[in-house]
Amino acid sequence: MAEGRRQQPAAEVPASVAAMRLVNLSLVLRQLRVQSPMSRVEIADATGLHRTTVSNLMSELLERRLVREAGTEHAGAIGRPRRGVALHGAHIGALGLEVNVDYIAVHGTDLSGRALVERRFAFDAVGAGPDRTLRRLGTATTEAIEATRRAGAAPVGIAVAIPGLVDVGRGIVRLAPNLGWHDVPLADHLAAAIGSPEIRITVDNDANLSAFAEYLSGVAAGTPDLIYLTGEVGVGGGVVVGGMLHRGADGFAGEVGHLPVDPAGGLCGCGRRGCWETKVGLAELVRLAMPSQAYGLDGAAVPDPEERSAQIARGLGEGDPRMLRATAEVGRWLGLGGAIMANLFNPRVIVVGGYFSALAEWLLPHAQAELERLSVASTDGRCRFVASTFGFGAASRGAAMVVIKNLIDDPHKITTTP
Amino acid sequence: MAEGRRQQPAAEVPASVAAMRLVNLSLVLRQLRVQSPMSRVEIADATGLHRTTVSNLMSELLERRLVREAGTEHAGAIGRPRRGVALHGAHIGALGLEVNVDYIAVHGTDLSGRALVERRFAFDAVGAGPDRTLRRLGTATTEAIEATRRAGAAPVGIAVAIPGLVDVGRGIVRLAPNLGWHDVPLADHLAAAIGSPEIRITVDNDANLSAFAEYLSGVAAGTPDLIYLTGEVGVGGGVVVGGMLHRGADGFAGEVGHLPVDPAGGLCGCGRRGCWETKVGLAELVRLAMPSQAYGLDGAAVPDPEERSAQIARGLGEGDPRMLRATAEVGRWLGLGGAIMANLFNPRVIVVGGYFSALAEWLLPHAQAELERLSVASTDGRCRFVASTFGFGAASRGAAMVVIKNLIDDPHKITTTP
DNA sequence: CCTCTTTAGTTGACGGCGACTACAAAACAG
DNA sequence: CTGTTTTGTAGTCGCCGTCAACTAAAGAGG
Repeated sequence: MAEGRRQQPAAEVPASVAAMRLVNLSLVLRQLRVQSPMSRVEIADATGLHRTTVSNLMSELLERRLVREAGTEHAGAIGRPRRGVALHGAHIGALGLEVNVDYIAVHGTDLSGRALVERRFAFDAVGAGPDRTLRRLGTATTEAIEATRRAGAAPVGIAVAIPGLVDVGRGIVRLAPNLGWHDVPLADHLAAAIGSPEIRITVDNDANLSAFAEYLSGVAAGTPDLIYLTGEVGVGGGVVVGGMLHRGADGFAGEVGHLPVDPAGGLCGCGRRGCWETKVGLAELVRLAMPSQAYGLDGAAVPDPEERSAQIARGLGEGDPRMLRATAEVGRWLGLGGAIMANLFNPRVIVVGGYFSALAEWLLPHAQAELERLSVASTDGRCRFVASTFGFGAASRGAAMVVIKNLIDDPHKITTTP
Repeated sequence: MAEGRRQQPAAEVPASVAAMRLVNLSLVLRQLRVQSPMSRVEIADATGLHRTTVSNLMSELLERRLVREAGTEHAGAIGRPRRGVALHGAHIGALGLEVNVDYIAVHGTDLSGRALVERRFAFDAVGAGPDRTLRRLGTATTEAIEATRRAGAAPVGIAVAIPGLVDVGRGIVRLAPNLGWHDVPLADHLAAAIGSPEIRITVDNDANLSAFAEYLSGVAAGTPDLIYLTGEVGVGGGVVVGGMLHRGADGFAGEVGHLPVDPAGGLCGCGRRGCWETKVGLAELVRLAMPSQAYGLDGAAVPDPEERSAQIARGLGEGDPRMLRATAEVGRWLGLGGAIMANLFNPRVIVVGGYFSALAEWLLPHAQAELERLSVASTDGRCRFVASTFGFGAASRGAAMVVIKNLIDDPHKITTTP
């Protein structure tokens, strides 16, 4: 009678026998990403495929080493014991990079998500400028590729997280105010630097990639409708809708930093008034929480977000009343912005990262209260604020995950059979 | 190298041979909805299917009367002339209903979108209450079913548009403040009233359905990322993302009426402060545009939106300065709300309906200017405000279209072969 | 008028895929 | 040791899209 909301997405691509095979291979791999190890019968039950089909697919996946036998695990029940299989792909590498204001982060994994490389370089991207930053990124990437290869995995994809507007299709950073970048063809530069044309390079917004990381394996794992908010130097947002990243018509969706939330508010660095960033940015919290001499009189940007938020957390732990008032104020504005997003997107959770998660204990209660007061649907608290457990640097992790996700969604791309 | 943004949606459903057939049938039907008539070869080129496959599929579609031969059209070129086929399905009916504050609208079509029934009853839904309204809706639906059958089409689906929060999965109206409804199981009631269990009943938000109508055949036809805003008694929003309706985790997405846009603003009927509705609702425009005695001192709701906006349009046409100031003010707030949505969703267009479209000439220039001032991405005016051409009553039309869309997306559901 | 060329659409053989049935494998219960 | 139960695998079948060959229907050119 009534229609369910989970509509089969109408493909714009013709279905062929080969595509059918790919869809089912992908289905099995995705199931194994959710749960490993599983037996063939369990996979058949979970996916709706026939037992024989799973067996058939599995033999191909085993041969291509995307999956490995994971021992006979006897469930104590009667009957033949089930032989588990698990996601493997130890010979396939994925690299996630993040360029941010004062660091470059690298996260490399194999297909199963096992970490192979993990690094973080302090780097003043603003002072260095785009060219030197790109060169540094190039050497960092080359080193990471080498390290991944030494670990036995051939990198097949790289994703780069950037705090700004990205033309994902062309791999161009359109505008990254905090980096001072404008129309930087990052994908092309990086491709030239590493000189391995078989490695696919993706560029995306850092909050988008973090959002996807939360969806795939964070605190909100499996929640198909979620929003991720990052509080670093700027405030960014990533939106996952129905299990897919929502990028919008130009890939600029989720630009929460300059949402106009207070027409009577103060001036923002962008020239507008009452941007959300002026209410919930770390600079504003510091301004509210600390005596003016404590944060430097030179008017420079907030130095290191991670250190700064740790400093504030210490003060809050000691019960500093000024800091408590400040976090309450910022928390309320966080909730107001969250309410706008909840009314528009109706997500199940809003995951906060960066400094928001570092101070979650003090910010989120106020934010949650304000969210519930101002959102239409949350009569029974359907949408919750949750702190990310990935902390700073979720973006590079998310970037690597997105590479793997792209491979698993289209196993045809996995051509490396060394 | 760089990834395109159009990612193949990873199906959660196994692909079988039968499903493959359905996907391709649907693909052909959707192509014919975009353009009719077309020859088989043209369809093959447009869809990427092989000529022989199209031929094969077409013979099934012709046999099931979902498609008809549309004459030999000779393009003047050399070679055998192409035989056009067009979407048909004249024996398949779809009904779209809309229940609003002061009317019930009915729109019935066949599969090709040809209008078979079109009616609009004045009806005071608020005064009548849910029970009497449901009875009236039941008789109106039964009459529409009869009329559709007389026109030679068997109705296979009904969609009902409601100005409020709808549990689409269960067909329950959770909350419709302007109707005074709360937890009304509309689908069940309607199913009982019409007594035809083979007719599928869907209930959805009016703005959602209008948004889809705009996507399928309105001013923004084919634009996969758009937002629809309706200015009736309340202000509603519908969001189309990547060609799919975005409903959110609970189906409550796009609730724009009570977006908090001005913390220092006036009291809203919902008890909160500075809701967007208090800035761009018709009531606010009337308050700003007309001397107080002109709109009744009894404090009752604005009588008929359509008539009221026509009245204001006359005054604006005569150059009434007070009205011009009022529309400029409301237009700016419309633009501010649009900027919030543009920053979050990054749509290509924002289609405005209801009274917004009736006064578009005066509202939209101010709204567009404010949108561009406040949105991050629109450095070169990527997102535009556009007035709907469907006017009041787009929702019932959109409802019928959604029924057809569901059939075309899953031709398996079309079982009527009388 | 006839033949050649060009394009549209159909027919029949072919290969690939998932589904189904039957069967082998590997455990436990008694 | 035998029956039972569950797991996993061959073999067969039916369906689908693809491909090559073919027919259909027009104009071009002599």
